[in-house]
Amino acid sequence: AVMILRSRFLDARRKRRNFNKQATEILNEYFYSHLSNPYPSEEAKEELAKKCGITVSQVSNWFGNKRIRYKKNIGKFQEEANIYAAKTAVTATN
Amino acid sequence: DEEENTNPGSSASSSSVTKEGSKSSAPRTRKKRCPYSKFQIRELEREFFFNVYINKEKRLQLSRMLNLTDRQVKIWFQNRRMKEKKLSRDRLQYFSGNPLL
DNA sequence: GTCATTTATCATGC
DNA sequence: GCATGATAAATGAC
Repeated sequence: AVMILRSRFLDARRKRRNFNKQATEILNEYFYSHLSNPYPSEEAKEELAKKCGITVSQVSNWFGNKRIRYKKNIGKFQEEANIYAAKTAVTATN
Repeated sequence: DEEENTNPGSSASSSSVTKEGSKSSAPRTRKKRCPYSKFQIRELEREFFFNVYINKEKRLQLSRMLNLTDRQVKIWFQNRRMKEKKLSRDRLQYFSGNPLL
């Protein structure tokens, strides 16, 4: 029984599931508000993981993918960047 | 299904020179990631099962057998140990109801 | 040696 | 058909 669980767990590693919209919002907010240095500390990762309901490893994966895919095609993310820039600007004024 | 690894420059005995043999310690272009074949993975995993840390002797032997560089085998074992550690962490989290909450 | 990371590749979602 | 999350090679800090 344990072996079955373990094997199913190992096989499920790569069974991808998209994060919910709220988690993606939180991650993007952090990313675009730290665009000059999008490298969250270990503590920041833990807090993001808690708020997003995902693991710290998943947070690291998300930032790794986001950094390189942003760098590789900044233009494609320009609209998204403006959205979150405006969002953080609003919160800053309040 | 074992497509052999066509490693650029691995079998070549000559062109392991850093480009422009002159003075410029060129910013070597990062080696392109080359996924290993099933056969290479099986042999690496087999050795990893016996000892997580491989000694220099077996490393050279294994690199020749798999047509990989000594450095590639060394790095593979490093990455493999990290993978094992991550798997252990994930198992712990998986079997405990309350990891970080 | 570990370990965060970069980069390409893989596998899935839709 | 790409977007996206996870994994596999490869590098570099320490």
